[in-house]
Amino acid sequence: MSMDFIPQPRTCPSSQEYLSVLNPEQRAAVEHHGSPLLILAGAGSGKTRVITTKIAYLIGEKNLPPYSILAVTFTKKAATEMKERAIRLHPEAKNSQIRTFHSFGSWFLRRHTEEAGIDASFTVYDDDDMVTLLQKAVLGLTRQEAIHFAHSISRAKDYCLEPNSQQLSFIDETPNFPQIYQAYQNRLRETGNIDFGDLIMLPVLLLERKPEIREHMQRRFQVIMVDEYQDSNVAQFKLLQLLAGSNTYVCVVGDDDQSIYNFRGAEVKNILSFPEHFSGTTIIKLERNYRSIPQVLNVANDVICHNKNRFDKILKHTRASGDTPVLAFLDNNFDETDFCAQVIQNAHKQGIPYSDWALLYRTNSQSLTFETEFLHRKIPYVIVGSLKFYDREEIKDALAYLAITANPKDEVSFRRVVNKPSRGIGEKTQDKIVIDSRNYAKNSLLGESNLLESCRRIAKDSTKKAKEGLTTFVSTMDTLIKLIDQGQKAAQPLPVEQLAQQATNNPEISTKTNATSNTNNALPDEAPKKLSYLIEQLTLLSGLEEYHRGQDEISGTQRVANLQELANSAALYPLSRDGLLDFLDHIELDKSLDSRDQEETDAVTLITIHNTKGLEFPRVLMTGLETGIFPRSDKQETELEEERRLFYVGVTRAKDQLIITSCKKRFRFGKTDEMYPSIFLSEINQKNIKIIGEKPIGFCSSTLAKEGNTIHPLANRWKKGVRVFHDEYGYGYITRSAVIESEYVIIVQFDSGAEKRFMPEYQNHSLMVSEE
DNA sequence: GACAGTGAAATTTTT
DNA sequence: TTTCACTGTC
Repeated sequence: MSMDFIPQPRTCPSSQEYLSVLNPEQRAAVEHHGSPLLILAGAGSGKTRVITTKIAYLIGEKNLPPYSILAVTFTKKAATEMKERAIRLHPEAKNSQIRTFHSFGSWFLRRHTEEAGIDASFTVYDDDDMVTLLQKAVLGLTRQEAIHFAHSISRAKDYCLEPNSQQLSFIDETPNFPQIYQAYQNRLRETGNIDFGDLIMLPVLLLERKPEIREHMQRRFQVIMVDEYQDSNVAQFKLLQLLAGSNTYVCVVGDDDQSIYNFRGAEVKNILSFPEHFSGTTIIKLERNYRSIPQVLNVANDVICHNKNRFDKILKHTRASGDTPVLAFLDNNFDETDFCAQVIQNAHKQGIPYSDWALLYRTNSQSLTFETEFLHRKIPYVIVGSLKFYDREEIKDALAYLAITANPKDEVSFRRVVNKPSRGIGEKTQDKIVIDSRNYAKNSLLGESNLLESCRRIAKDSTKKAKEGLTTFVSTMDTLIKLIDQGQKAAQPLPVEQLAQQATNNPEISTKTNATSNTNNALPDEAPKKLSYLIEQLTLLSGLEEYHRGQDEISGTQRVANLQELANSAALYPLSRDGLLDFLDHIELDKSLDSRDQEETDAVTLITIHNTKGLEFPRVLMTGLETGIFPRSDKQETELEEERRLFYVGVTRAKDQLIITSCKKRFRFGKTDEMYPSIFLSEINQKNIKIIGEKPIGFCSSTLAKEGNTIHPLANRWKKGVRVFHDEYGYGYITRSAVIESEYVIIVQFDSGAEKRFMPEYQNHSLMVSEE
C-alpha cells in the first residue's frame, strides 16, 4: 500500500492543539475509556476526526503501543484517508493497523494459511472467478444460474453460514443450494485460493475454533475501532466480537441514515443492538455538522425525513449561510454532460480549482459520457471505483499468469490463460488436466496437486498440437516461477532480520516495508530486481504482447500500452514471492485506486455515490436524478428507503455548493427513453432549492401528496396496487398516486418493464382499470 | 478445437 | 449500441 511512502510532516500538533479544536462531545469521545463506546455520528459531524484524534491520543497520551491499535473501515479510500490523517496527528500511527475489513482479513489469513487450510500463496477470487469455478464445480449450470448461486454463496458468507447450516434457506430457497454451495466450497479449497467472503468468514471460523490464535489476537489488539459501523454485516460483527477480548477497548462509529449496503448483507441492527452485545456501552451522539452550509443540510433533511425506519435525530448546522442548492432540469443526458462541464469550466475561470468538484452518479455506466466530454474539453478528471483498468481483458490475463506463478493450483486462472493466446488447448484438454490434478491430490500421500505437473503428464498422450501447446505453456510458467524464486533468494538476507523483529513483539511492520528495503539492499546482481521485470517477461514469453499487438492494430486499442502500465505499477514491488503476493493483494483488495500513486493533481472527481461514503468535497454535482435510475426501482419500500439514504449520503458530501441535475430524456441501449424526475426531488421543500431549466410537466417540489392521504375524487378507482390496462403498453400496476397542482396523477409500472405517468382524468379509453 | 455468424440481453450499488 | 453466449461449419 502506498501509505508506507507518505512523507511525514515536519511538525506534529501537540495533544493540547488537537484536542482544543474538538467540541465537548468529540472530546468526550476521544478521552473516553473503560467501557465499550458507541458513537452515533451524523453526516459531517467529524467522526473521522474523532477516530484519528483518538488514535493519536492513545499513542501520545496514553502510551499505547501503536501496533496494538486496530482501526477498520469499509472502503479503501476511507482507510487511506484515515491513516493519513492519523499519521499527521502522530507519526507513530503508521504502525497501527488501519485497514479495510477485507484487507485485515487478508493480513490475518496470510499469517494463518496452514490452519485455514489454504495455500501459502493464496490469491483472492473475484465474483467472475467465482462464477467460472462454480460452473466447473456444478456441471450443467447455465451462466445465469451460476451468477445467481455465486451471489447466494457470497450472501451466505456475509452471514457466516457454512454449507451445512440450517439457516441457508434464509439466503436461497433452492432445495439443493446447500449441495451447490458445498461443491463450490470443496472445489475452491482444492485451488488453495479464497473468495471475498472467505476474507471475513475464514478468520471468524479460525478464531472460533482455535483458542490459541484467538487469545493471541486478543492480547495483540488492545483497542479496536470500527468506522461506518452501520454497514457491517453479520460476519464482520462476529469478527469484531472474536477479536475483542475482555480487556479490549471497543469503539464503533456509525449513522443509521447512511446505511447503504444492505443489498450486500449489511445489517443496520448491528449498530442498534451494539449495547446489548457489549455490556456497559456508553453512547455519545455527535449532532453538529461542521461540513456543509445550512442550505445543503436543509435539502438533506427534507428528503431523509421521508424514511420511516430511522432514529429521529437532529443535525445542527454550525456553518454560516451559503448559496441555495440548484436543481437543473435538462432535456437529455447530453445536455446534462454539457451543463456539468460548463459549470466546472466557468468556475475554473473564476479561480475555482477542478479538484473542488466531485461529480456523482448512481451507476458506473453513467460515467462514460462525462469522460468523453471531459476529455474533449480537456477538463482533468480522476475516476474513483470503476473497475476500468483492472477489469480489462489483457490486464486480467496478465494477472492470471501472475496468479498461477504464485499458486499453480489456481484452476480459474489456469483455465483463463492456458489457451490464451491460442495454443490448441481446448476445454476438453483443460478438463483432463484439472481432473488429473485433482486425482493426484486425492491419491498422493503428499497431497499437493499442481496443474503444471498435470500438464506435463497429460501432454505425453495428447495430440501433437495440444502437446506442443502444453509444452510451450509449461515452459513459460517454469521460467516465470524460476524468476520469482530467484528473486526470493536474492531477498533472503533480510527476512531473517524480519524474524528477529517479529520476536520482539512487533510482528508485522508489514512484510512490504521490509521487502521494499530488500530491493534496495539487494545482492549486487545485474538487473534491478523489480516485480515489473517479471511482468515484462510474462507478457513477452506468454505471447500476450504479440497477441494484443495484433488486436491493437485491428481495433486501435491500447492493450500493449496497458500491459506496460501494469508492469510499471509493479515497480514499487520487489521481484520475490512476497512482492508478488503483496502486489496481487493490493490489486484485488483495492481495485478502486489508480495504479499510479495519486499525485496531487488538480482534477474533478468522478465517482459513484456509494464510493463517496466517508468523503467530502467543496462542490458537488449530483447527476441523473430520474425515476428508474435513482431511485433505480421503487418496487419495495425498504429498497426505496435505502436509495433515499443514498441520496442523503450524496447530498451531505457537499461543503459549499450543491447542484443536482435531472433529465427529461436519456439515451441508452441505442434509443432515447423518456424519463421522469426522481421522487426525491419532489420531497425537497420548494423554498430550499433553486430550480433552473424547464420544469417537467406536473413537477412541483414538495407538494406531492403523501400516499394514503389523497382525497381526490379519482383516488378511489385509481389507487396504488390497482391493475390497469393500456392500449399501447399492455397490463401494469399503479405504483404511486399523487395530486400535483390539483391534478390527479398516477404512475404505472407495466409488465413490459416500462414505467409511465398518467392523468386518468384525460386518458379517456386508452387506459382502464383491468377487470382481469 | 477454431472461428464466424446469430440473436438476445444489457445497467445497480462494493470488498 | 454494444457485448456476450450459443450454434454450426470447417
